[in-house]
Amino acid sequence: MPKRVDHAERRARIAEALVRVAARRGLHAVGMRDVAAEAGVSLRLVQYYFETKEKLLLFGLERLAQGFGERVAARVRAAGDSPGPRAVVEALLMAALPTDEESRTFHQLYTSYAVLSLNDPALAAQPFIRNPDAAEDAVTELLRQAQAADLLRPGLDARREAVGLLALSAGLGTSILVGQRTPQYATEVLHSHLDRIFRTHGNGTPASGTPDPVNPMVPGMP
Amino acid sequence: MPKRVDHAERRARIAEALVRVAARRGLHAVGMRDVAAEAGVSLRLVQYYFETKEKLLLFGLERLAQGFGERVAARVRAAGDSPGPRAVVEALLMAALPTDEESRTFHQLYTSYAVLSLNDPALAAQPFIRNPDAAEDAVTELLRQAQAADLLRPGLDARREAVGLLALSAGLGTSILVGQRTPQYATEVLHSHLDRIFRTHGNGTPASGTPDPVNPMVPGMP
DNA sequence: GGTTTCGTGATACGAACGTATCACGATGTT
DNA sequence: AACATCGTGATACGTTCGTATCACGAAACC
Repeated sequence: MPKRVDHAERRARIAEALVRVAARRGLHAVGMRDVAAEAGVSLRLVQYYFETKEKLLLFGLERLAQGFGERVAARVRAAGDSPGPRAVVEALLMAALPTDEESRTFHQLYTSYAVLSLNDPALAAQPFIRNPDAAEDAVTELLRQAQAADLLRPGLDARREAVGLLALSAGLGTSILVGQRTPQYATEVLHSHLDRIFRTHGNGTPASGTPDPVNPMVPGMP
Repeated sequence: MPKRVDHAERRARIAEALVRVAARRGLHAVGMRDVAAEAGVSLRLVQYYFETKEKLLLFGLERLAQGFGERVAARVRAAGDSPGPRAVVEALLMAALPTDEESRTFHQLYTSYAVLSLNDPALAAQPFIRNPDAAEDAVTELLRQAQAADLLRPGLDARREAVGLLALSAGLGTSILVGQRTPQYATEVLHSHLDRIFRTHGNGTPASGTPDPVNPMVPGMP
């Protein structure tokens, strides 16, 4: 029965189970046994492929971040063959909003990890830091390109605008997550902010004041 | 020894201990025994005044939110006798940034509670929802007043701008918390956004491009 | 073909947690 | 003065958790 087995694939399978159960019951509530059951393997196996719980969690975080990066890249790619800077920035920021179940899970778990990292040196040392900085640099660079092409309102500080955009996107993402905002309304807010940064070519966002019905996607929230 | 004792005062004392130990080790890591030790009482007493851990946590959350509300109110009051809408909005948003140890603790724990509430119906039912909505309404109303006094750039949707401001502030707060941003830089970003909403009377925020050295306030973060 | 290594299950262990129980002294009431 | 109630300590209970141990069958290697 015990053939030679692909370790990387096993680890991936188990990490996926971790993410699923964490999304369902909260990261704080997942135990080794839960992950094992979700993955359909024995507790021993989880111990075997990840010696300790901490290593499992770190691997899960890596996977999560990697999946997110891929999703962002796909969205940017879908923005067209040679999209303008605004289209790319927009795709990037929109990909950061928890609009579907997958990105919802990402947001929830990423926030959980971030909170844990505040009191856990091992997590704080993780590339939690690098990724946001990379996003900031990318958006800054895009805004600089837009500036060079005279696509921006004059007098803007590219880096400051990039930081603002990312913070806005993160804040909107959180508010969607907790059911305070609908993805649609958050998108409107984001677009209207972009309209204030980029020169308008007459195609401003429709000013329709869509009301903000409570998010129907979040289960327990009125 | 056992005189008649003020229950409310005891509960407050214990809740403060909860907040302290939660800030130090993370909300997920606090146990009844930790709270008891921090408060300098026996485990039994914590059980006595709060029958269950859940009730203790809920009470701690209430206290936290209340303290935050008071701090915001104090900041707004400190904005002057009859401040303009912008000053009030600014005080409100600035109070929401984790600039000192106390507001840092608030942000950290509030975020922890928010994450927990995603998978815990008892927490989700808590006034987590009311408070942000109240803030949104307040800022919206202030912006409307500003509009009426012709203090805003024309063509803005007050509610949409309010939502954007609050999301921006929340996002900046989180980035300060994780050590990605300094309070100073976050403040700059916030001001520069306000400058784009309010009519400028010539006293725009100084355009000094202060660099963004890594946050020295966060211990474990480079 | 014998031996070593790998993959896997069953089970045990010690710690920590939330909660419950028992006892008892002090206080307030009548 | 007798009694009921309140505040408090010590300690126990049952669960759950992460981790460790033991055993064993199948493959890989020489």
